[in-house]
Amino acid sequence: MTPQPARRNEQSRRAILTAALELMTEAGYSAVTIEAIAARAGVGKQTIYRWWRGKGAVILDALADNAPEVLALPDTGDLRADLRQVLRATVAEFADPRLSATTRAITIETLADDELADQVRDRLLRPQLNAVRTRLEAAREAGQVRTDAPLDQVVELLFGPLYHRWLLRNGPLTDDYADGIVDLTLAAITPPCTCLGI
Amino acid sequence: MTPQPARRNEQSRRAILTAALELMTEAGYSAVTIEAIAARAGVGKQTIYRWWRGKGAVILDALADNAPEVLALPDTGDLRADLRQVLRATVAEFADPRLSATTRAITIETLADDELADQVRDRLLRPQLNAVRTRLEAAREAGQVRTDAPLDQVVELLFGPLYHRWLLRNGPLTDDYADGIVDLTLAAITPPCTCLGI
DNA sequence: GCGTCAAGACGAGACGTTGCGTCTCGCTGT
DNA sequence: ACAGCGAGACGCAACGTCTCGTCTTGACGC
Repeated sequence: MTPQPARRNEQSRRAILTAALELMTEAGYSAVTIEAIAARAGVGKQTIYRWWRGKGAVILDALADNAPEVLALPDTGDLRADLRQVLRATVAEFADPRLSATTRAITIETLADDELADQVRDRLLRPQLNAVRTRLEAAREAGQVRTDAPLDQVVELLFGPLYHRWLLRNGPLTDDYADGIVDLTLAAITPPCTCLGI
Repeated sequence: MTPQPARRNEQSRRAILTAALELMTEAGYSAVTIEAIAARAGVGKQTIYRWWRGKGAVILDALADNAPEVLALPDTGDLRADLRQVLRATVAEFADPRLSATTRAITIETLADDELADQVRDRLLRPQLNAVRTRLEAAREAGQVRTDAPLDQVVELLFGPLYHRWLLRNGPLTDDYADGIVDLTLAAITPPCTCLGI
């Protein structure tokens, strides 16, 4: 009844994930169908349905499998520079049609499937957000960030506007914009002027 | 060839938009299909395809048609209180399964259709964002906001994190969270301490 | 004014296409 | 032998196009 992972064909698994990624970048999200994946991977449809819940789960695995994963941000000591680099990289990802297509695809699946959304959050997004959070904690240790700043919210203050603008096309998504968001965020979390200690 | 709007049947138009909204709130986004809309509205499918490009366009018109539209925020003089009210209202909208379903539906369509995304932005989102921007301008006049703050970015600093958390389910979406975002944003845009003038 | 008439929008639904998810084949590898 | 495998048939649902026959409407002639 339930499949036994021990007998799973690794070649088929990899062929499926590769086919899904290729279809997404070559022909766009609408071309990513179970039947197309199966055909390109040279695989029966049942083999896909045996191991995944549906298209969204395949896409998620395909992305998670090929994610190199930077687990830690660079820490040059200059918080502003480090954050700019991260946000500019995110902007570049949204600007690149190829990378943007994958983000778009997984976002669509996320909106339509709660269970999948949880996995996307835990496996793809949390690691990235946590890396930024860790960098912010280091900055707080260094006295560059006010101690009462809610760092989880600060992280979302950085990424939220980027996602918002990408989603809504509410203006150009440029390096300047990323820098502006970093500047605003830093203004929100730098220790208050003591009016005495200068 | 191209339909003549003068001869358009207003009753059918309204029946279609009403049916689309009802299906969305009663049975969820997956139940909103052209065929279902046509059946409930007592209308031929061709009548829909004659006037709309597809499901997304119908949903957009349905939402825009029934949008009450608050064109201006309250201005109590207390910027923090006014912003909190707006963001809390947005949080409530995301929390309500009924309202959230419509937002979710139009967002999915937006992700898959660039042309539609532009219309959603102009007809549904820009008015709301501009209302907040106008309130911020008034606050700037009153000296409550630093004059060099890029207000468009500030607006996205407010809404971006909310959309981000809703989209990614990256934590609870509560009034407290909305208040926290307002506090952070205000910290970013309040005039700098002059270290002299207190 | 008023009849009439053609253009075109309308409700209804048939049609071919596509993708879904399930199923049933032998075949293969362990 | 037993599962997983490739292949693909199957029924289902929705798509988008099309073709009916009916009804509405605006333009023209009287």
